[in-house]
Amino acid sequence: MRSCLHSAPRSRARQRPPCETGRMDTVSELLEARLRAAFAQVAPGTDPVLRPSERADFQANGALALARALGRSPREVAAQVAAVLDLGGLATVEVAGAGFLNVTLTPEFLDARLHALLGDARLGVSRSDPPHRVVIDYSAPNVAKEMHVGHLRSTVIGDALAALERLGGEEVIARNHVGDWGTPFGMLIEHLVERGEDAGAAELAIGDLTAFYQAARAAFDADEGFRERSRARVVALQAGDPETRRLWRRLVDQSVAYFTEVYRRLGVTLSAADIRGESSYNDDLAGVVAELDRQGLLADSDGARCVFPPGFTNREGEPLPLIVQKRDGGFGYAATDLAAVRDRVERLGADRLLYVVGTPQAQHFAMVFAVARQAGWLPDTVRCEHVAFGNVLGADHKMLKTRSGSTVKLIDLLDEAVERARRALEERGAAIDAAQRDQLAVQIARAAIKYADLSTERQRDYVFDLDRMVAFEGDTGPYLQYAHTRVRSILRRAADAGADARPEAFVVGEGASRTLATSLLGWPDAVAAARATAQPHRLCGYLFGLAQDFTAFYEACPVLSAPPALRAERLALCELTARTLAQGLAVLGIEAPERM
RNA sequence: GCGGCUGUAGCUCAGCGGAUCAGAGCAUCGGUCUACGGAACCGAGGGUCGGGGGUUCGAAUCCCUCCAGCCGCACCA
Repeated sequence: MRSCLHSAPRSRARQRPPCETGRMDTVSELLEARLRAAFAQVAPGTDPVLRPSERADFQANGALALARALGRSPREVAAQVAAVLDLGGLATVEVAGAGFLNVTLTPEFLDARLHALLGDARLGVSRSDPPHRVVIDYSAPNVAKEMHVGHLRSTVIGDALAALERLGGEEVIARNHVGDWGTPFGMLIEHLVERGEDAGAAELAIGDLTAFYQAARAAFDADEGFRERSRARVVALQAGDPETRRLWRRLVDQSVAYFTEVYRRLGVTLSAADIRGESSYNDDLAGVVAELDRQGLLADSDGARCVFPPGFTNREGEPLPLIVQKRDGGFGYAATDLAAVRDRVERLGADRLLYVVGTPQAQHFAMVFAVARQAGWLPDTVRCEHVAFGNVLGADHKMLKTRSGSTVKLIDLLDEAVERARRALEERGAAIDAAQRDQLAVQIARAAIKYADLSTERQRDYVFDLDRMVAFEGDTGPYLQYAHTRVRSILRRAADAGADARPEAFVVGEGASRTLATSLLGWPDAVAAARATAQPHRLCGYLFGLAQDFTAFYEACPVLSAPPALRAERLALCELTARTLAQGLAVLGIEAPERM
């Protein structure tokens, strides 16, 4: 992930590689602080409402709202703010329109900032100091069940958020809350025994999980004897019977091996070490219930032990329970989730918890969080968020299914994308050998699938369309990869020619160069926005815009044929573009190949 | 019934604390071009922002209401 950051060509020995600088405020942070101070002189506490602008680099709209509060004309207020505003040479300002402050960065500031970015491996993205400990719960497949499109979003979004937080200097702990416990395991273990242990395990190893699970289910539904044995197995499993536990462990291990393979193919950082299945909280469940009881939060309802957090009601308008212990004495998943909260806060010392789980579970998590707060397991100092996401839909706008109506295997989706990418590469007749082409096809396929998933606002459902995702044109992952290779191509040629890529000063003037330059300055702001809202699509939007700004620059500003001074400046802009694209794609979990 | 999410151009989607917000990509049509990688670029047409009401000088954005779709609502996770 990080290798591409350091591959910028350096034509002279005196040029140092970029190093990690300390704190660097983003451009909008710098401007906002100055504007806030000026607004405060008119009315303390006023939000400058700083936004990107099409008429300038930024605009501050704060005077409009303030004018109404003061009963004065917006232009007058804006003028007053402008009069006391000290931008310290960062930018110039002018009052425009109804009372907007149009902010234009000065050439001197652009020059200084671009030089700073060139020398900063982090491209201006600041590092949290001291770091927070962020626990991100994502992926969460089920043992002995296929990973399907439903797991795609959690896995891809979670992995991107993990990378994003790490980029921001946070200490990230990934937690894969695998479904490895519960009543279905009686049935699954019995089926494993019936199939013959080795044969059954082999079936799981090759990834035919659906067949295994469905066969177990069929036997359970059809055979009373099997049902009885399955129930007995559940009891034996929970009681810790060694042979039953051994069989269970075998199921789990086979599945984990399979998940690991899927993650590898997807190019996801999650590993077996991140797995904390539901079973890993078994020993804490009784304590969760006992503590809730001790605090007087527990109520008995139809034999189940529940907490009724305030503000939740069922369809009859009655208080809605969070069931922590079932009537039969078994623990519900709420108990597991509560135990996990305690583990993450008390043992791991988390400052922030993220749950990347589908939006249907919104109420469940709202209740779990509420109860955890009530019980004191989730102090106010710990942020806790359900990072919800919508469904993956088929072309018919219904939940994505295969033609036969079954769920779509994640691995089949990936295979299909790889095949399409390979065909596309063959059609282009790219001058690469078969092995390179296969590797590229995998990289392009990952880019296509991940970018399509990450580039829409995550709460929405999105329509899965491989043709559009794998396309090289438009707002797609492969397009961004392509844009990156074009920049890299220029940089390679420049390096071969020994061209200087360090301008004395940037004099970007107006037009495509300046647009690209200001776009490059905006990367840290894009990162900050994505982090604040846990919305990777903001990164996608930024990167696509940057790629477009680069192609406009590419058309308008010849690089290699420019006179040396100008060429150095343009090469530097190319270098920053390449590094920003590579860093951005890396956060999204997308590789940025050198050629394609 | 209660709650949540969603509704923006033919299609897929952005639009972040109200103005300088009617946008992008694809598709369609029309251009550019002996090319630092054409897998490109430029331009055009195309939308009463689901309907209605309210607040405001001003609403895709805030409030109310209605409609449509999806989802959740007691021992599966």
